[in-house]
Amino acid sequence: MKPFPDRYKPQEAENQCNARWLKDEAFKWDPSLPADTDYVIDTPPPTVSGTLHVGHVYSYTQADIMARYFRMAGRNVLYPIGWDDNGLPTERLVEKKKKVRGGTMAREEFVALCREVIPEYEQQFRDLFTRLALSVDWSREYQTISDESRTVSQMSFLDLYRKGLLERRLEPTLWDPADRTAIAQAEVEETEREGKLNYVAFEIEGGGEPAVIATTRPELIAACGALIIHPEHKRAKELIGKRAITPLYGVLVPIVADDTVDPEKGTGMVMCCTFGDVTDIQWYRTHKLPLRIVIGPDGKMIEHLDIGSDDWPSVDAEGARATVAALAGQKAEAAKAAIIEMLSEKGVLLKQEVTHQVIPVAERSRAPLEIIVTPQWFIRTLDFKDEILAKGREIAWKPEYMRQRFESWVEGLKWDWAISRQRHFGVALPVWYSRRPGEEGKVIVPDPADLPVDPTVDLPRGYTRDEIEGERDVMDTWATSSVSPQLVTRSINEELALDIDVHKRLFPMSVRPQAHEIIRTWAFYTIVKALHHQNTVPWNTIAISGWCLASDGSKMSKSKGNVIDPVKLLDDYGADAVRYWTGTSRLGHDTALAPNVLNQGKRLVTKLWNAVKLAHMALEQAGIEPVSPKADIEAGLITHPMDKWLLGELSETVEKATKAFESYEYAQALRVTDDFFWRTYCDNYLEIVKSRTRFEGKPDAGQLSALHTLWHASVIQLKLFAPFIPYVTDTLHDVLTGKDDADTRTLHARGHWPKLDEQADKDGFRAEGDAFVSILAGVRKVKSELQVSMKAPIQVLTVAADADQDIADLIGPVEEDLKAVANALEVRMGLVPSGARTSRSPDDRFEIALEMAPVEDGA
RNA sequence: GGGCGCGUAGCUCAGUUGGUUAGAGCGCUACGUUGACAUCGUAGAGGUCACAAGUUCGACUCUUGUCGCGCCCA
Repeated sequence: MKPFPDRYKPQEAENQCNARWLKDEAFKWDPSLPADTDYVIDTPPPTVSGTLHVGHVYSYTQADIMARYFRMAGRNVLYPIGWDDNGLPTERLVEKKKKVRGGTMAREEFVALCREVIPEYEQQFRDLFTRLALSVDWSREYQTISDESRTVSQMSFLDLYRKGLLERRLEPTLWDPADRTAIAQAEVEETEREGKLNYVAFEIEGGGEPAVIATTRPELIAACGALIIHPEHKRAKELIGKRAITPLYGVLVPIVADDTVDPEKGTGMVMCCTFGDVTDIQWYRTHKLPLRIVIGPDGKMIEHLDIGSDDWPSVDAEGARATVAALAGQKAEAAKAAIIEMLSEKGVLLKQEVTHQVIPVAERSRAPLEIIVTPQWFIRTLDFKDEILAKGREIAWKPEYMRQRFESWVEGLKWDWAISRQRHFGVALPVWYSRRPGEEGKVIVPDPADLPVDPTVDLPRGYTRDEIEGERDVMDTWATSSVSPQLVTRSINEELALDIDVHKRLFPMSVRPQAHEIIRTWAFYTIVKALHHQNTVPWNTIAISGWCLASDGSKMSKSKGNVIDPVKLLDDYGADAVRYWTGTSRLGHDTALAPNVLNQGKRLVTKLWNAVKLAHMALEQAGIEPVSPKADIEAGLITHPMDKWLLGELSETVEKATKAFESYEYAQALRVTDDFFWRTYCDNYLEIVKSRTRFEGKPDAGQLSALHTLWHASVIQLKLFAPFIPYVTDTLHDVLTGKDDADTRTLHARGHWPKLDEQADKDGFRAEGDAFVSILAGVRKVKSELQVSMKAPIQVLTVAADADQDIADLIGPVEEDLKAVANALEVRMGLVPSGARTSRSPDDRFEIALEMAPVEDGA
């Protein structure tokens, strides 16, 4: 046992503990242990985008609480960490930091800037996570852009390509005109706004009443390939088969029937453009309509359209040319305004209606999306919805209802997963296109042994530089982070592996902790990859954490100015208190940042410090060698009823906490532990035991029993609290178990969780203990009513109860303790004397009567 | 429009399979302690458990509907 330090200094403790944990290699996965003890966590590699937010603290700490529990419970925990340091979010950070535009720079130059900027931000994450006490295995730290990660990511590409699950297709694609890249459905966000529904008249070839369509995107009239009408529309019979003439362009377009048109909306007749939305693509395909591209990759109206040519005939080529010229180079919004004016002048804009519009925008740039036709690489998902859903059902979701989010996302999929990006900084798509005569355009992939490759620099085997063109697009960062488990095992499957034995052992993993806003991205993509690579789930369990909200329950956002800096939070409350707060909220539940809960955490740290200090004061007086509650009871060292009662209650707490942890209900584990500590241990047991902690020389049997109990109660409670408040618990554990200057093994080491079969009998002295605590509460109540000190001496304490209770049996053996803690000279059982001040015990089983000792005149 | 979650004390949240007078912490009031306690304890005030109907001997808990908040999907 070490001397008890004067005060708890959180900052100092945090540094000391972190040093000890590193030195002990306490959090290293041990490959020499049997595989069935493995507990492997698939950690989210945080995106290096510059911001550290409380959400990181919240979500990662919840994962760590579970990691620490499972490790202490004896599992061989592998808890890796990495940084997702490429892709659009990282590019944005670099652009902002360096005040450049990646799109206008040479790739090499821009990538060099990225590599310069990133380390500083990764260090911020490292510092934050260290301070938070995340018990990760730092020896396995990775970056998603490292050579090894690129190798694994490209292996993943090769596997899918070979299986025909990944292919390059020229087709309509979701396009972000601001960042000028294809994006995936998961990166689409829908925003709502007021818009105008424009009623536009199209002349009918050969005359007759014009067809009126309603559209929110008149700037796409040039892209119109047909008018679509519901077969039951009142004008259907009359119009189907005829051709309409697009206003301003004079292009003849067929009028076709399709029952997917909503007859209730607008005029029940619409124009199909290439492309305004997903339905346009569907009509374009079903009715084999011409492809007419009018908006370029920059989101602007294309300057030269071939209207009037044989492929794109017009009855008014001159008018068409004038319209095209008038709109050329304008952004979609400006073009819309311009064309509305032109339609109006021509008298074909019949009316405008204010309408509520849902506009798809790019998640990152907030730019309204376009659908344009470009060659992109797609991973096939639409054909595999059922398989993906089935895999989702093989995984245990915590909480279960989060599975619903996953399922509705999968059911709503409309696009295959586009993984290619027209950007600079990402893992290269490992392909070349042949220029060899006879095989022009043929896709060439590298030999796995050559990975990682950069096709803009490297050559495929057997080809010269002139014979190939290297792919310049890069992969979306999700294409790489979706193999986060495989980045750790460094393998995809039997054929593509850097370490197949480790892969076989660790994959699928035990658990994926993550927040709910990335179910449709990270969880979904990881499940798709595991399905396609090995027809398996990536993990057996997925634990979804909620969001951290501002203290008023609203979402934290920069625009509201209610964002809390996590570092400041740690400075203000200390890491343990912050972790305590995160530990009080359940998985899946959003939680408001609550100062009173943070303060509660601070109070717990102080109280725990003092409670152990009290035990320490007693324990340092006599050397004892405790084994376990059960063993020491059996050995006759722990004999006192109240000690056995306390250890019995503790035993029950251990059982409840363990059970809660096993089902990922860590908040409940914290609650029962907290409750035991404050109520049972501090408020009652410590008061009761105090009289047996003061002795001179050798302790007697009762004192020896108290010492052993104090030891076990202290150490076991430190262990129960350890996953939540690792610093103060490890510091106190070191004081109790350490020897002078020698370092001790950390409390958080594998296997340190209290074992159920080493605990005391839960019901040993429950009745006696409960009665005692109840009577003591009654005594306090009477003294409180008398407005005297709890220490005020009592002449006679009388306990009365209903006839069917044998008070003597209950409190006889602990009468001395009762006298000591109540400061009573005498305890009687039976009838309450008249005139005494009385009160019922809280459980209403006893009547407590006090006759106070005469007050001594202190003067 | 479909789905999920939430709505319990002024605040942040518990409430196990339906079972007496619904709990904790913070905050508030009073008192007492301050030789483990930059504290702590005791007592008190404070709740139509969102609302309505139903099932039941009995509903915070189960069913249906309504309202409000948040989110997911379309």
